[in-house]
Amino acid sequence: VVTIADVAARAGVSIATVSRVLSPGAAPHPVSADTAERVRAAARELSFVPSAMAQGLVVRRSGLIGLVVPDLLDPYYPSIASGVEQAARKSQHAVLICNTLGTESRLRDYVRLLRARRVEAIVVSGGSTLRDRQLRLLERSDVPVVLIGRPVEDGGLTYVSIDNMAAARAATEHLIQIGRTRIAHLSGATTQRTMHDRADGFFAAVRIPSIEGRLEALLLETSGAPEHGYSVVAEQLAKGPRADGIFAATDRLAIAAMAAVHDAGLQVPQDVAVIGFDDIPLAGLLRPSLSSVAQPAVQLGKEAIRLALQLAAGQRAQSVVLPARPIFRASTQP
Amino acid sequence: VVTIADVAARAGVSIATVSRVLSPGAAPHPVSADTAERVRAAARELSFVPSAMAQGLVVRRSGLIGLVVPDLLDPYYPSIASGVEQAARKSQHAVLICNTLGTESRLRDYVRLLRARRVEAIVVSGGSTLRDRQLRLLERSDVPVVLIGRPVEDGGLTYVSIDNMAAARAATEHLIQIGRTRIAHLSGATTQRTMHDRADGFFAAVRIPSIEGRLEALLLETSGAPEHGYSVVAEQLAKGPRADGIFAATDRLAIAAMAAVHDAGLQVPQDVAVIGFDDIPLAGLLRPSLSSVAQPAVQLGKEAIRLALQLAAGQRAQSVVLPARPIFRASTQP
DNA sequence: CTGAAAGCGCTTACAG
DNA sequence: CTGAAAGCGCTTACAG
Repeated sequence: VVTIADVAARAGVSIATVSRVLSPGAAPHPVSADTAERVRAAARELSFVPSAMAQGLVVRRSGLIGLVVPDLLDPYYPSIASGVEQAARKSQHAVLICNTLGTESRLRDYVRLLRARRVEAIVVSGGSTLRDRQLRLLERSDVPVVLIGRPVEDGGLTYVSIDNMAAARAATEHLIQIGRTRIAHLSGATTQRTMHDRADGFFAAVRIPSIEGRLEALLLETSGAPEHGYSVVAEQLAKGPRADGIFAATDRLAIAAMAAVHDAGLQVPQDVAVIGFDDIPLAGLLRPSLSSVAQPAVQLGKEAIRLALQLAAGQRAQSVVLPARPIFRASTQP
Repeated sequence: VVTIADVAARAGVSIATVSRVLSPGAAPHPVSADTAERVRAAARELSFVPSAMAQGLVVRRSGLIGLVVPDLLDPYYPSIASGVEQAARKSQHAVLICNTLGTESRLRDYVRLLRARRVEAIVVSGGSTLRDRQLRLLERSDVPVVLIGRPVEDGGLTYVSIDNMAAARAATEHLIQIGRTRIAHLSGATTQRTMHDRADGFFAAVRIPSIEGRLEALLLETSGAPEHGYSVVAEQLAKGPRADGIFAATDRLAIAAMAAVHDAGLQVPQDVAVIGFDDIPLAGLLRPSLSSVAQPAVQLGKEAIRLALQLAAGQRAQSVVLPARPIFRASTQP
């Protein structure tokens, strides 16, 4: 491939001058207008692009950010990834994608890879799924880490998260408002703080004194897998007294719940109203269309990158909690 | 951060020896057992990981692969990305993710970025959505390119694809087999070869002589956007004679079609059977569960990486066409 | 405004 | 088996 020396030769200048024209860092060095033009012409003719590896080596910044996700196939993570990618691109960073499938060994391998690449920061989506050992793995990496989603024990790690409890509470209150009196929360694994917080929000909503006694609340805990959600809901509906409203901790669980309701010969929302969480892109297309809590995925990504770059610059960074907004659709129509 | 010199000092050897122990390339250099052990111990104690940038610079291989996708929010692409990531990891490559949102300017920026990073190859998912200018942009990049999905004019570019025509034909034949006689194809933008091939497969199926005359076929063309699919289907159902079977070119369109059927007061599959394409992870969870053509996403990713590395090694690579398998669920139950 | 030179952190002939 | 040295492709004080 073509190097800076080729461009320099063609333009009849030194490589230093080429560098100054083509990569004027923070404090640009003066170069005469026509020299600059000659250099640019030569670069264009040779279709030269400076090597990011060589640049990174000398300026000691890789321009790279690692993005760790537990599972690309879960429709929630691509939304986050999309936000992170957008924000990273704006700050001139490239994103290395790391799919851990939730396993510690892959996380370990990827942390090593990201360290080797000298990434400026690691953004970990699905932060709340991390267990202690995994968090320590990240902390020990000596690379700035920003979590998206707050873990149970954040141990000082910076995170960006939504207010899961408030959002879950709002979703549940909506079920109450439309007159549901036997409300179930179909939770994910409550070992994850995200799921735990959503469950907390659920309980906060159902414990409003003014309605106490007229309301029954039940917790249906699952692993988070839709198949599990399906069977748990099917069982609840079979043995009665039936729930008439379900707040599911994720849209995948909500869709599983709708399937179980359907298969029990019941209807959403007439017999059982359902509201989910995440507002995946397909939510509005389902029938009945699925009410859900929308996460500001792009905003989360932006904030994560902002904090990551602060940390990378050696500054302190303050964790951020963003609001989430419930969207009401047909699945909770009164 | 810690460098090879730190490790060398600690182990009491030269940096050459450290390199030989820690990064034994293809032809490992002999090192005495206890020297090697001392080096490894020092590296462990200092938690040293060699800089991929420095290594890449001297060996002239970045170990990087660029993955270009048009839209992470479309549930089809994360499946592909997942396959590519898996395969890349196995071959010791890291993946840079590039979300173009279908725009040429972002594609251009990303091609430049990937060239600067000296990626060994670029894998372009959604290859069939590319227009001529975009293809030439990729060709001119001078970096090996493998497309996932075949463009209209492949101009010699290597691609991996499924046999869209055969798969579409099988899906359509299934509708015929279950007794549907007014069958519509809800297509995406047929300027994309993928969509064009699926439409061809549809027509091939409905033109079987033995059933000709007893079968009506209609093409409902859309932009590929679910909203558009919804309105096109709604219109078809409203003005009659109604289709009783729909083969949608993507699952998103199929879901939109199911919504339109539902909103017209009709039922899937009794009034209108629906089969989609892609078999997104949620297909089986819908009610009715959605029949669909499953793509071997992981396999596609693997093949793409295999071909990409062949090209990167200066060898020729043969484009690959893999079979796709229809999965029949409740939405086409007889 | 321009260039020569040092140096970023590694690998790998070359010599011993 | 080990090390000194050149060199990968850049940036940036330093000198002019």
